[in-house]
Amino acid sequence: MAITIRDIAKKAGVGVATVSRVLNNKGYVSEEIRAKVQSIIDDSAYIPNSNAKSLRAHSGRNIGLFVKGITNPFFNRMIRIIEEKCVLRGYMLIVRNVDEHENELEIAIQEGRASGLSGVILMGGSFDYSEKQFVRLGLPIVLVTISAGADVSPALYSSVLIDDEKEGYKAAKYLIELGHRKIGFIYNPGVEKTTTNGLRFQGYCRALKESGIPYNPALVADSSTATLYTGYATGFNAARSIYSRCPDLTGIVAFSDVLALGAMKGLFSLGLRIPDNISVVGFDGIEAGEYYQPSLDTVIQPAGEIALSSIEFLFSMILGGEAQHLVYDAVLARRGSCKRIE
Amino acid sequence: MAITIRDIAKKAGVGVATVSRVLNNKGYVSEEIRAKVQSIIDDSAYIPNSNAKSLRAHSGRNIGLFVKGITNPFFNRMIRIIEEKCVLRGYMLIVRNVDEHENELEIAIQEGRASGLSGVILMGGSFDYSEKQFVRLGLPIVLVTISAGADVSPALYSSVLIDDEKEGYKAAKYLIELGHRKIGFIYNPGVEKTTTNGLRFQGYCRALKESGIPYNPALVADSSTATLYTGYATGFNAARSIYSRCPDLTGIVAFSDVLALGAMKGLFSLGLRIPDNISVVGFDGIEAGEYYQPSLDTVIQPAGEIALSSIEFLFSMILGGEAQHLVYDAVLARRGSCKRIE
DNA sequence: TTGTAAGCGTTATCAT
DNA sequence: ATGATAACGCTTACAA
Repeated sequence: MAITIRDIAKKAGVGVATVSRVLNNKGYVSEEIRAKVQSIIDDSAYIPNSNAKSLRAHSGRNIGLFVKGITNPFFNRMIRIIEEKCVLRGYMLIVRNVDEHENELEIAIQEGRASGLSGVILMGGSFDYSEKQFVRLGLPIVLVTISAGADVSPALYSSVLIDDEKEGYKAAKYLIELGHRKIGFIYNPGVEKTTTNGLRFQGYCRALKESGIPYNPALVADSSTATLYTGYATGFNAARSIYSRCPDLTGIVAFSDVLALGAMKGLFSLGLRIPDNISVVGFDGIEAGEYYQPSLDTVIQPAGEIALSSIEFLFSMILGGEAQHLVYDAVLARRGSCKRIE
Repeated sequence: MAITIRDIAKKAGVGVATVSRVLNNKGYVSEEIRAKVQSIIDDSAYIPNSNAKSLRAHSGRNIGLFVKGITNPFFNRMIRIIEEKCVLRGYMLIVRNVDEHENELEIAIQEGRASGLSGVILMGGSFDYSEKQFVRLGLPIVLVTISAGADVSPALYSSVLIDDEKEGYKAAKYLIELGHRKIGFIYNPGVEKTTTNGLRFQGYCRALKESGIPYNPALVADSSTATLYTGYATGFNAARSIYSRCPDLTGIVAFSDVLALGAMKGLFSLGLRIPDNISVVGFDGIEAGEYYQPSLDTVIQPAGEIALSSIEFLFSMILGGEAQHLVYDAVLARRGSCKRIE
């Protein structure tokens, strides 16, 4: 059995309340006794039981992070930052992966209540949560890289994200301005409407339209190439499949850097050169893209800022603050995977 | 205030013990009462307070995973698997990143005691833990990709890893057999002795020695290129620095795939071609290496198996089983980043 | 088969 | 300034 506050009290010849006061620097304790108790605490390797604390305080110090696709390197950097901030504030971060077909908010509701989380962060996923769900959750929550539907009161949740439609437009526009007309798009079809995925695709469509380029479905990844996990392999297969349909395409926009890198490898496997034969632009700004050969042109999301704002918003809500919403701008980095054509 | 077991008992007109029995399917409860209580539980949206449970049980259903370098993509796949298995068994996985200069076991001891973990997994880190520390931890623990010193009783911890010295040897030997003699080594110097890092380096040295190749420190990454986090940039800088010292080198062994990819980019930046001018072999087997151009030759660790064995060993210990130890074999994959030379 | 009551380790209230 | 003591919500002897 671990050593308790009562053991300390006994050793010090004082009451438990006094020890508690020393521990928490609360209330009156004579300097003499404080020193004595403290020294006993120190060399007793006493560690307060956080369960008892939480029981007493009616709240734990756990934060649940529900990630749709935890292996996504873009999420990873953010998770690391969030975790660090949690530790700094004495909270534990419980990270939980959510499978593609699972509803992240439902899972958060279940686990949140069961394990006494004091706050929830949802990273990735869809945009279609209902107001009822937030009420049912009854916990401070921050949506990261996503948002809730327009019909949900913004007071019920905080959110930090980029404008996916706008940035998708930016990526496609970039290629168009470089003179490209036959531009492919690789993403995860099937979950079009209410995801980051679908919004960026809409941006791509708008850019085409605006430039008078007709939409050609053969240039877009079809569901036959889509798997549940949109990893390198998805990009690889999608690029090969699009190229086989449209060998005259000159550029590809990918929904994520991982997809873009997979696509580049797919193009290489076909004997093509980048950017000489085909230009590729990605999304996110992961390190692997920077170190690829050629370095990947990409729409960089400010991952660090997004992560910091998210955890800040959450703590603010935990302390009783209002919900907050923030939309960051993404930046297009030109590094070598795209080329101007005539 | 949330609804408690006492509220349920009152509503059902029974004692709290009966409700508890229904909740946990333990002890005798008449079918009649069970049904009644259950229905009340159901439409009361009652959720047991996990803190009270844990306090009572002297340990929660939490497992602590302490990762030295959580952004390492190789670790990531394993974390995902471990997390999934935890959820399946009704445990929560608390993932905690450990900074380079922190002692992972010490942190585990602190947090473990404080928050009533029921088991601990250490991923990455060093090999020099003392028997005292394990005793102090007093919790089931599994070391993943690492081990404890030879002076620590194997009964105190489980471990799952590969033979790093042997596999380091394998990587270097591979290049030697391809005819290379001037072979660089990129790793994280400074933490040589008791880490995965150092062991692979020893394997490299043994391979050289065995083939009568003199050890040349100019071919090895020096500490000036090392940063705390051994990411892409470290590999990038190390490769450039080694090349500037020894432009006649023909091969490089990197301690990890991330380092290897960074190194390749560094070589590309110098106008070199891979594998035509220089061969590169990595370590781990991450996806990014497979999709790099050229695909990275690497010593693949069986990440899935390692993860599964780890969590299995931990649960076995939690249930009172003995400590177990397992050393997996790694496999060298030849994919295109190495070339035979005369 | 069921209910009462004693803890689990804290903190906070109240006397002293 | 300090020390009993009563919660917090749960499980589990033990009694009925």
